[in-house]
Amino acid sequence: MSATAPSTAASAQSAATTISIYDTLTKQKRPFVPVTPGKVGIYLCGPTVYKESHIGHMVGPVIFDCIKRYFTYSGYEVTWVVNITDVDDKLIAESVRRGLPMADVAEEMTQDYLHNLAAFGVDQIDQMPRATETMDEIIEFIAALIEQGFAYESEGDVYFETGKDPQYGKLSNRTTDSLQGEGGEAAQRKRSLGDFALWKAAKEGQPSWDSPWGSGRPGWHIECSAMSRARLGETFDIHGGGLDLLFPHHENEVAQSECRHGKPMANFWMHNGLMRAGASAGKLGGRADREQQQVEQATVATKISRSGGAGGLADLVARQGGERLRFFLLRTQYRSTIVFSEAEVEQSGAGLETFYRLFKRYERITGESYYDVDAPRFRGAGAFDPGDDDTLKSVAAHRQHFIESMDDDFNTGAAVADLFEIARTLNRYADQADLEASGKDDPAKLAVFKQGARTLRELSGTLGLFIRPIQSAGGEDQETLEGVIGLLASIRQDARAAKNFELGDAIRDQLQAAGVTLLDRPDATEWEIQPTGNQLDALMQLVIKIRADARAAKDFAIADKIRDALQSQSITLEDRAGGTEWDKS
RNA sequence: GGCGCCGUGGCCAAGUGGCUAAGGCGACGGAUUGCAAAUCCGUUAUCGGCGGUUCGAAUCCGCCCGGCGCCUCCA
Repeated sequence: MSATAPSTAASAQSAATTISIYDTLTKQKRPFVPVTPGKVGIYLCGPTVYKESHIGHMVGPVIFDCIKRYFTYSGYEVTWVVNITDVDDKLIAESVRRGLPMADVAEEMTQDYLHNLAAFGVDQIDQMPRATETMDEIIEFIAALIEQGFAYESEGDVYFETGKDPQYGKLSNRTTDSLQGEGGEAAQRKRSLGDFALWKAAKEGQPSWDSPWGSGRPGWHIECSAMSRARLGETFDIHGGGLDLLFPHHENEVAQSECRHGKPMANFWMHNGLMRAGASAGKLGGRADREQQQVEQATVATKISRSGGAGGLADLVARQGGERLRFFLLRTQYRSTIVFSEAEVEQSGAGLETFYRLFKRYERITGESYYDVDAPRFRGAGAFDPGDDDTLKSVAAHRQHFIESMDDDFNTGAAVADLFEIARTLNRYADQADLEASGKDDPAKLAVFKQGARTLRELSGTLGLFIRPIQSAGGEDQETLEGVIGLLASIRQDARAAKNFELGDAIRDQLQAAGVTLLDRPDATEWEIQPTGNQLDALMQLVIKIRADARAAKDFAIADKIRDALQSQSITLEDRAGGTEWDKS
C-alpha cells in the first residue's frame, strides 16, 4: 500500500488526455484536447429566471458539476461559467402578471435556482453572469456583426441574417431552406423567416437599455455569445446545455460567434438528455407536459402537486433530500432521457443506504468519521499497490474501472456500479476480518480497510457524492424523537437482558411499524429512521402502553425509568380517565 | 412533412463486434442472529420483431412494431 503521495500536476497530467467526450457537432466521441494545456473552459446555458425551477433544470448543472470535479481530479484547472438569463419575453410577461418589476421577479427566481443548486450539491460553478450585467458586451457584439455584414437593423430591431452564414444549421443538421417557421410577429421586419433577433426594440413600458439602434433589449441567444467570448475566449473547450437548446439556441449562438470570430466557438458541444414526467407526458415542463397539466387542472386538480415533479422543487428536496435526487440523476448516463417519478427516486435512494451504513460501520471500526477521511484529490495520487491482498486487488480493479467509465464520456451510470462493488468488498472484508471485534486491533487489517475507504471517498468525491453528512430533515423535533427512540431501545435492551423477548420483540416490531428500524450491534443498538407522519406520537403511544403494562405488573423500575427519561426530554404525561396524554413543553 | 433519439431480467440501468450480458431496487434460498435488522454467499435476462453482413452481433445494415424529442418559449 502506498502512502498518499503529494499530487503533482505532472502525475495527474499524464492520465488527463484519456478523457473522451461525445461532441454533438461532429456527432462522435473523441479524445479531449484542451485549447490551453492544463486548462478547461466550460460554458453551460443556465435558466431563464421567470418561474421556479423544476428538477429538469438540475440535470445539466449536476452532470457538469461532476464533469468539473472529474477534470479537476484529472489535473486540469477548470473555469465553469453558467449564465442567468434575467431579461426575456417570458420574464416580462411574468412581471406584468405579478405586477412586479422584472428585476424583482428575476432576483426572486435566481435565488430559488441558487438554493436548488446548493441542495443538489452543485457548488463548482465559478462564474454566474447575468444578461443585464453584460449589456455592454452584448451591444458591442451586435455592432460588430452588423459591421461585418452578418446582421441588419430593421425598425429598431436587429436581426442575424442566417443566409449570410454558409454553415448555418450545422449543429442541428438543418438547412436554411428548411426553416419554414412563420417567423413570428416580427416576420415582416425580417429579410428571411429564418433570421433571428439580436436586439428587440422596446415596447412601451418594457425594460430597456440604450443602444445604437434605439432603446431595447437583447434577443435570447446573443448573451451567451457575448458572455462566453468575454469570459472564456473566442474558442473555448466545452459548451453545454440541455438537448432542447440545440435548436434554435445553440445553432444561433454558434452562428453569431463563428461569423464574428472566423473560428470555432467550442471544441466540444455537450448536450444532456431531457427529463420526462411520465411515459407519455413528453419532456418535463415541455409542451406535452404543460398540456397534460392543463387537463389535470381541469379534472383532478389535487393531483398536480404530486404528479410529475414539475415545479415545487423545494418540496421535492424537502421530501427526498438533495443527495438522493443527485444520485437519481447520476445513475443514468447524461445523454439519456430520464423518466422522473418520485417512486423511482425512492427506489434508487434505497441503494444509498448501503453507503450510509458502511460509513457508520467505518466509524465503529476506526473510531473516526468517514467524512473526515482525507482521500486523494487527484487521480495520480490515488493509485496504490494492492500487493497480493484480494481485498485491495478488488478495490484497485474497481477504481480502475471507475476511471475508465468516467474517462469514457463521463459515464456516471457505469461508475456508480464500481462504488457499490467497492462498498461490498469493504463489507465483506469487515465481515471476514472480524473488524468489529477481534480484527479491530490488528493494524495491518485496519490499514487494508482504511485504504479501501480512502479509495471509495476519492472516487465518490468526483461525483460530488458523500461529501458531507446528510442533514437529518427533522429539525428540532428530531432531537425529541431520537430521545424517545433511545428510551425504547434501552427498555428493550433491559428486557432482552432479562430474557423477556416478548417485550423486546414487541418494541422492535412497533418501532418498525412507525418507521424506525433497530439494528443490534455487539455492544449497542443503533437505529435508522424513515420519516413518516405523526412518528413522535406513534412512539409516545407505545411508551405510554409499556408504562401502563409495567405499572399493572407492578414493575415500577420500568415505569420510573420512563418517567425520568421523558422528563429529560421535557415531556410530561397526564393520566386521565380515558387514558394517558402526553405533552411537550 | 423535415431532422433526430430510444426499446437490455419484475422495475431502473451499464454494455455499441468476440472473456461467464456490470450495478441498483425487488423477490427467493442459504450463512449469521434468541428472533430480527444490517452484512455476506447464491438464484433470478440471450438483449422489441423479422431479415441481412460476419468465423462471430445486444452491439453493424435494412424493414417492421412500439415509445419519445426538436422544427415556437424551454435545462
